[in-house]
Amino acid sequence: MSKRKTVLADDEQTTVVAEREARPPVEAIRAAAFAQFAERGYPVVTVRDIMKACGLTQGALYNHFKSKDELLHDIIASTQGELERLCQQAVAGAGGDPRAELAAFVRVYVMRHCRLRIEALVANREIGWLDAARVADIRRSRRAIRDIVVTILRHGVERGVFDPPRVEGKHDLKAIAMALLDQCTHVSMWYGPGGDLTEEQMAKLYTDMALRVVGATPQA
Amino acid sequence: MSKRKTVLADDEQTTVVAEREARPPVEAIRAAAFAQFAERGYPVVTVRDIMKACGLTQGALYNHFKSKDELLHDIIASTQGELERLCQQAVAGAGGDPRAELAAFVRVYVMRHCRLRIEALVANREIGWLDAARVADIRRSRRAIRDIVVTILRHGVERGVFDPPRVEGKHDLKAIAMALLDQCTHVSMWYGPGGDLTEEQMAKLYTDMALRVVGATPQA
DNA sequence: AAGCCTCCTGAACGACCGTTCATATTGGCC
DNA sequence: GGCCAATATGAACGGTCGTTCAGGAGGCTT
Repeated sequence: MSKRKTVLADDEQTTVVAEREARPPVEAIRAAAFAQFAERGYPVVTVRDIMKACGLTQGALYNHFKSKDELLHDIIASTQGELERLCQQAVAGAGGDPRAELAAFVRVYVMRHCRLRIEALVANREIGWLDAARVADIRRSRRAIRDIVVTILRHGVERGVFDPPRVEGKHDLKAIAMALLDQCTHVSMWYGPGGDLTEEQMAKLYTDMALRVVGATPQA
Repeated sequence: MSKRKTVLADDEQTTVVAEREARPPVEAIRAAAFAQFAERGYPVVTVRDIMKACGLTQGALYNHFKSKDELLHDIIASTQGELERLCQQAVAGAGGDPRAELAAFVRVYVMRHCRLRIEALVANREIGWLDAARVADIRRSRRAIRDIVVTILRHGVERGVFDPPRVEGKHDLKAIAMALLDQCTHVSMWYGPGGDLTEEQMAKLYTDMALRVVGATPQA
């Protein structure tokens, strides 16, 4: 079995430096593991790979983590938790107008997925390797974020400032929320140094598109 | 290392039957491999797993495929090729109006990603395990599909029937095409038996959203 | 019946896996 | 200096991996 496969496009490898860091080893391990998972995917990255990348040997991992599994969960959970917090905060600071709330949400969400695109990519792609208990934790957080969007949409419809597309005369706000989130999440799959737009411009573009999708009336 | 992890949600396992099929062994192997890759992911599915699932032993694989790698490529390439063909055909049959073309494209694309969601999911998720030459082949096909969308958008703008959002006064049709495709592609990640909408309704909803995003004027 | 071709078996190969553990090394504190 | 706790080492363990290959089974042609 060849080991040299890559999961990112050729021009976007993260750099794996084999240097001994000044920071505490736990963080060096986290960082090295993250970089390797991003490049090659959890199941084919070995404990030996990770530890070599931060200048240690296999055994030392188990002074800091119970298992390779816990290490992955540690990485994903911190990314996901931070994302959920940012989203709540963005909506809370928007002053109650659904149009402003949606705009703030999309802006924060897209900017984060551009800036920390590798983190987002790992969190989305490697989640399946976690054991059942840990994966449930992450999925709860994702549902929470989706429900933030659904709530914004419902308020907007109730107040008459949104008019999203209907199927059979009725709204399916959950499906629309998923569509918006899918769109925004997956900028992390292709946004990068090669592109033409800055993070700000991406956020603006995606906000415009989202407001169009939900049929927002111009803001007062 | 535990092997029992799953990559799909709990209620959507594909069934792995351990029966000897009447069809030729090549196809039985393809089908078994596909089912296992979908459930558990390429790197953790072993050649022994695949062959046991169709009532054979490990060694027999190599009478039909050069390697496990070739087997995966075989599966992904056929899905991807078919998708590209369907997209071209849908656009060609739309009569030249960009609004009809976009609607036909989204409709076909979404319906296929709902109906053959597992196939799409495997093609999207496992592509990274292919070696460089094979992955390039698949990526070419994806770019071709993206370019179909870009072309539709450009025609629509030129004829004045589309008015997509601008950044700094200019269109970035590639980014918009990617956003639309991401949205449509990833219905395969969550659409399923649990949902409220039929494939037809999903296609309609996504078509509406796409036309809104590009700012389509009502059709004559 | 004999030869041949196709396909399958299952042992074997060499490599690598996650994890453990006895042993060594380190750096702070008395 | 001596001591202790924290941390690193690297051999070793029991497995599993993809792949190879000598041999066998079954059917077709001659």
